[in-house]
Amino acid sequence: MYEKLDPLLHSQLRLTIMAHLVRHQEMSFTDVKALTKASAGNISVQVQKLEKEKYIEIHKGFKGNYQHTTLKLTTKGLDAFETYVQALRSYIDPQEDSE
Amino acid sequence: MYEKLDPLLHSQLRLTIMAHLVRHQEMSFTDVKALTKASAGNISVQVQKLEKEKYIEIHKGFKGNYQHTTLKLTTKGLDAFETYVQALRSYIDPQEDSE
DNA sequence: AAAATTTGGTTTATAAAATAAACTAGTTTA
DNA sequence: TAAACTAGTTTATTTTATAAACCAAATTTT
Repeated sequence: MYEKLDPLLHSQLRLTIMAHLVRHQEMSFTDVKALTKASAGNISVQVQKLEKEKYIEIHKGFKGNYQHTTLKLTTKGLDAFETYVQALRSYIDPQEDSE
Repeated sequence: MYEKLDPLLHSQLRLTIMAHLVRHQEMSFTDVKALTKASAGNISVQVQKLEKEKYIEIHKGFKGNYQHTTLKLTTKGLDAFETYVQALRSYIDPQEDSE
């Protein structure tokens, strides 16, 4: 009961990024900005945290002449997300309180 | 999509307290300590935050000779919890991505 | 073609939050 | 009666989130 919540995922902005990646495989830095309305600085910091733990990969490339950064979910990231979701259910799903 | 998460509930310790109150109506400060293993100081601060927003009521009384503090969920707290759960589902429930 | 603006970010500073250490107040036990 | 324990609160510290300031290159304006 009340399983521990991965602190890396238990954050509004990082969770939004991860949830979106789980559904869409991939998204750009610019997509995150448009989706979340967060500041670029904040996004930069948060995706670096996700990358440091290898929850995502950050690919820096170009789209036309402009730089274009793409985020991709890793297997580890997907696993962590699923574990997090299961943990969350221990808080929010109605239970029969067996114990 | 990706509804805002109430910051007062999006915290491991406060969420544990609230989830437990939703299921059990009432719990003591001591119960929270036993359940969460958090420090008394941390618990004290967090329940005061919940009380300030009227998500819970804090009743100070005695159990025998010892002081005994009891926490009770308010209607506002229950509403907030349910709203939070709905918001969370926008992140974690599989979607058909209509849009 | 130089200056201003825009795109696409990072780094650094600040604000807010979580957490624990130190403290208060009373009780029980030795 | 002094040490240890119950039950917390207040204050200080650490961590985290966020934004402001900055950097670099591309584009537009004059």
